[in-house]
Amino acid sequence: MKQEETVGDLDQSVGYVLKQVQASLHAAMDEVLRPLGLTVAQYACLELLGQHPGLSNSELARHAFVTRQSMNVVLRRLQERGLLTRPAHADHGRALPTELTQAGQSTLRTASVAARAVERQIFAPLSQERQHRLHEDLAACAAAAGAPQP
Amino acid sequence: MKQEETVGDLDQSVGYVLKQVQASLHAAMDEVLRPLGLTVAQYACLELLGQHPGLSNSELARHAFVTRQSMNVVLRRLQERGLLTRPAHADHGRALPTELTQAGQSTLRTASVAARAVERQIFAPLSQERQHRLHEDLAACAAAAGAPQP
DNA sequence: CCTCCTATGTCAGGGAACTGACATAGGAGG
DNA sequence: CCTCCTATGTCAGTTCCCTGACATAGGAGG
Repeated sequence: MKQEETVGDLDQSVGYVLKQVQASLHAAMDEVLRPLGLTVAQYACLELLGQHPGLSNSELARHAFVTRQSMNVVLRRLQERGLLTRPAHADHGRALPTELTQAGQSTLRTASVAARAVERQIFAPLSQERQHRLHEDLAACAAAAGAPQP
Repeated sequence: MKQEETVGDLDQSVGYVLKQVQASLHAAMDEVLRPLGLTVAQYACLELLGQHPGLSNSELARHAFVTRQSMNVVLRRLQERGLLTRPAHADHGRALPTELTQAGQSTLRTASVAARAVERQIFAPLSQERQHRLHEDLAACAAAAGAPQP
């Protein structure tokens, strides 16, 4: 079973190594979040709410790159656990502004520490300067892919 | 509904923008592959077999970042469609070496052209030099994440 | 005022991935 | 030779996410 079999042509694809790093990151995040009783999607939801309180279900879904139906079940589970609150009905429109409870903020703090440690470790092979460049390059691609219509 | 709300702190996370680009790439790939009757996972399987004929189910699963159970159903569907062949039982060991049929190679060529066009477009905002740097940096992270045990 | 049009929340169903478990083939070590 | 140990293929069950559909709230335009 050769492991060092002169890395195939697929490793020459930027998209392939991108997927590879993303898979590693997701697996490592899942490993540290599972003991806390959180999935990666649930953590993403908490982190978004911690930094942008009052986001609605649909807005959270867009920022987490899932459908609003999927985010809906995430929100309901977190609400059952008392980590966040949603008004029963909106005052203006249909959007229900969501906010973290005290327990939610506490859980978020613990999870955020673990998650950021994982991220730091994944990108450790790169110097601070290279990490910054990587961030810039990825952000440029994301911005272009997000609005190619105009 | 402010869209330009001074981009939150999460956009400062490398892992977040990484996920963002990966989601965009996956969505764009799915869009061009679906008319060909292929999912992204099925295309990845064909591409791997095109570049490394004779890979087994487990080896394909590792290179595609899924479990062997998931890859198993992918292989079975592709085999039903006559795009690849697997011996009924292995001569040596239990690994079943898989290979593409003529139809499989033909389908792969069409899909590969579309997929590489998508990838080229996603990373178009970056110069050739920056794309090369991006590839190097991601590969370094992937290599470090793949073997952190020693 | 009335009519589209979009956005949002929600329900129902299906697909794709994962975890857990089992049996088997080959090699390593005593 | 016999005993672990690992790797592989496969079956069963569960969980997560997606697509499709519906009802509703607010705004745009005639």
